[in-house]
Order: sequence, then C-alpha cells, then structure tokens
Amino acid sequence: MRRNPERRSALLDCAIDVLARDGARGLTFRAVDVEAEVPTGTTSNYFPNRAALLTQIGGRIYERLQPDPATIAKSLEGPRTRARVEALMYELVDRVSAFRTGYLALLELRLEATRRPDLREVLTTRIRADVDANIDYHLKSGLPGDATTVKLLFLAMNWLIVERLTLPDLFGEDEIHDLVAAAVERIVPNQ
Amino acid sequence: MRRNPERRSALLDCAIDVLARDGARGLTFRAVDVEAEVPTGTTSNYFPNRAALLTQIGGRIYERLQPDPATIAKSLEGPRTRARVEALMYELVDRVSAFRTGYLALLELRLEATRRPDLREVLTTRIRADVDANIDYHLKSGLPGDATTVKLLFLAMNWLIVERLTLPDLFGEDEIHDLVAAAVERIVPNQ
DNA sequence: ACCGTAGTACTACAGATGGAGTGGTGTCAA
DNA sequence: TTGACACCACTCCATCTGTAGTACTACGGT
Repeated sequence: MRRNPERRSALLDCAIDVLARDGARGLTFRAVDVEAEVPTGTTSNYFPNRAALLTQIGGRIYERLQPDPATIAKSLEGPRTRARVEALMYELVDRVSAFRTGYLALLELRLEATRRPDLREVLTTRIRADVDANIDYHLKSGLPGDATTVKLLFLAMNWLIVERLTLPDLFGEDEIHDLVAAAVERIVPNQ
Repeated sequence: MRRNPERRSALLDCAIDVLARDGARGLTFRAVDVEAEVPTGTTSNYFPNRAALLTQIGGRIYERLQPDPATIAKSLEGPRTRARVEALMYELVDRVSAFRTGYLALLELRLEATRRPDLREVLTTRIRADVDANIDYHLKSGLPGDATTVKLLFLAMNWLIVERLTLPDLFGEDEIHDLVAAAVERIVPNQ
C-alpha cells in the first residue's frame, strides 16, 4: 500500500472523471491507471480493492464540492433578503453544475450505496453534515426562512441539477433560471 | 430476433430488477437470463445489443410507473384544495417508492443517458410527456396552483424519493412525511 | 565519499472469470 | 412443408485483479 498523498488524490480525481464518463461499469483499476497516465497496477497499489476506492472517492468529491473561502466571504456581504437567497441559489446551481463530473460521480455513488452499507454510511454522514452546515449558515447569517426552508431548497435544487446534467433538453437553461427564481419566491418567506 | 411480446416484457422486467440490484455494472445478457430463469442466450436472442436493451427498459419502466385507472379516478374525487394536493403527493411518493427497482433503474438510465444520445432522447420524450400530463391534469382538475407549482413539486418530490431510496437514514420516515407537507404548504397557493 | 535501507515507481505475469454472439436442433402451429 | 421460436452448446475474446519481482531515489549513517 503506497502512501504518497498527492498521488492518491490525483488518482481519486481521475477516478471521479472515469466514474462520471464511463459509469460504475467502467470504473476499474486499469481505467484509473489509464486516465491518470500512470503505469498499470498503480491504482491497485494504492487501494486494496474497489470498495475502498469507492468510499474514498465519496470523501474526495465532498472535499472538492465545498465552496472556497472567497465565495463564502462574498456570500456574507449584502442585505439579508430573499433576493440574496436567490443570488446564492444561482451561485450554488452553477458551482455544482460546473463540477459536472463530481456531481455525476456522486449520483453513481448513491446508487452503489444501495448495495454497500459502508459507502452508504460515508455518504449519509457527509451529506448530513452538509445539510446541517447549510441550515446553520442560513440561520446564523439572518437570511429569511427556517430549517425547513433550507431543506426544501436543497430538495428542489438537487433535482434541478440532476435534470440539467442528465437530460438538458427537458428544461432549457431559461426555464432552469426561472425555476430557481420561482422556488425561492415560493419557498422562502418574504423578509 | 424473437418477437414473443410477453416474453420480451418479462425479460425487460427482470432486466429492471437486475439493473436496480446490481447496477449498470451487473446488467448483462446472462444476468437477465439468470434472473428470468430462462436458458442462456435467450436475452441475446431478444435484443441485438446492450444499447437496445437499455432503451427498451426505459420505455418499460414508464409503462409501469403510470398510475392505474382506479387511482386516477379516485384522485378526481373530493374538493379541489391544497389538502387534496397534499394527499396526492403522499400517494405519489408512496407509489413511486413502492416500485423501488423501477425508480433506481431509472436513475441508472439517466446516468447512462449522459453517454447515449438515443437513450437520452427516449427519456427526455417520456419524462416531458409525464410532466406535461401532470400539469395538464392539475390545471384541468381545478387544483390550486399553476404550471410552475407542478414543476416545483415535481423537483422536490423527485429528490425526496432519491433520498428515501438511496440514503434512508439521512431523513427518517417522519421527516419525509413532514417535508412533503411543508413542500405543499409553501409551493401550492392556499385555495 | 561510500553504503545500506526504506519507500516507492514501474513491469510483468499468473490466474481466473465471465460474457458476447452465433449456429444448430427439436418442436409446434399454420 | 415452412417458419418462428425455445433451447442448448460452443467458440472466441476481452479484461481485470492481485501480486511478485525489479529498479530507482532519497536519506541517514559511517
């Protein structure tokens, strides 16, 4: 088992790309080796088996999905209004959509999680932390709405991103924009 | 190429189960043969290749997801209130969750669709028809809310089902129930 | 300056699996 | 008799995993 952490992260990043591009079917040690342009067998040396690779991918995606500090700082500026929530939602949808491979890989992992209890546990923990952090942030920053508001936005935005990434022709870009606006308008109380 | 339609449907139903249980990775002609308890090679005889099998699975799932006429008739009874919409949402979430394998298989297909334009087209057409039918039904039946209401409910309910089926420990059953109620309360206008 | 050791990169291979697809044979019904 | 289908068998093939062995590099000791 090799320990070089940069290389491990690089392998995980390539594994995310493979997972998004070729699906769970295409995710093999060899495929990751090829994607990372490292010699055959390298990924085998870094991960004892496929299950370990999958759970570590889950952790890695969430590492990369966190907004960078600059974005967080910026989001703390401005008035605490519904319009501000709307702006945050556009930012969220675009940030997640921009990491397309990560989001698609995460969906693959969710499906894998129905078969792998350990992976399910990892994902549940991570996502619960994420939801809680969002609720916490929302309440503390004085934005309008309660915990339920945040959860409902979470539900709607997630599926909106799914539609955008998997069946882009179902809702066009304009309609996606309008749906974000409508979701905020109806779910978030006015002031 | 064999034509017996009952057998074809039976094979597709088994393919749905395989897809939900073992994922895209496990969906092979042989696995379907085993699941359907038919001789090796049968599925090969009915579908020219994996791609055709996948697109036909997509069609089959949507056939089976439609509510039966009795359910539709029942849903036309009663007053046209927000409480009625809430009841319909509980029915929807439970009906879809009950066809667990179908929903999970559909998610697998969505991910496959990112790689297969023909599958993407099939799914887009089907789902658009489904969304339009729901909007149409909602408006014609005089339930409160407009097309956007229906779409927002569609977004929230879909992801709620995803959570329930893939990470059941994230939201408990009680919380899921509450979220359905909250979604209706906030998204659907009062009368 | 030399040597030994540890950790890692790279290479190669053993071993095994499992699937795709096709062609042939028997059966039944029109 | 013919056509369609169920069933069966067989060939070919494409990988994948996991590990063992070799080479390289850095570092610390003498």
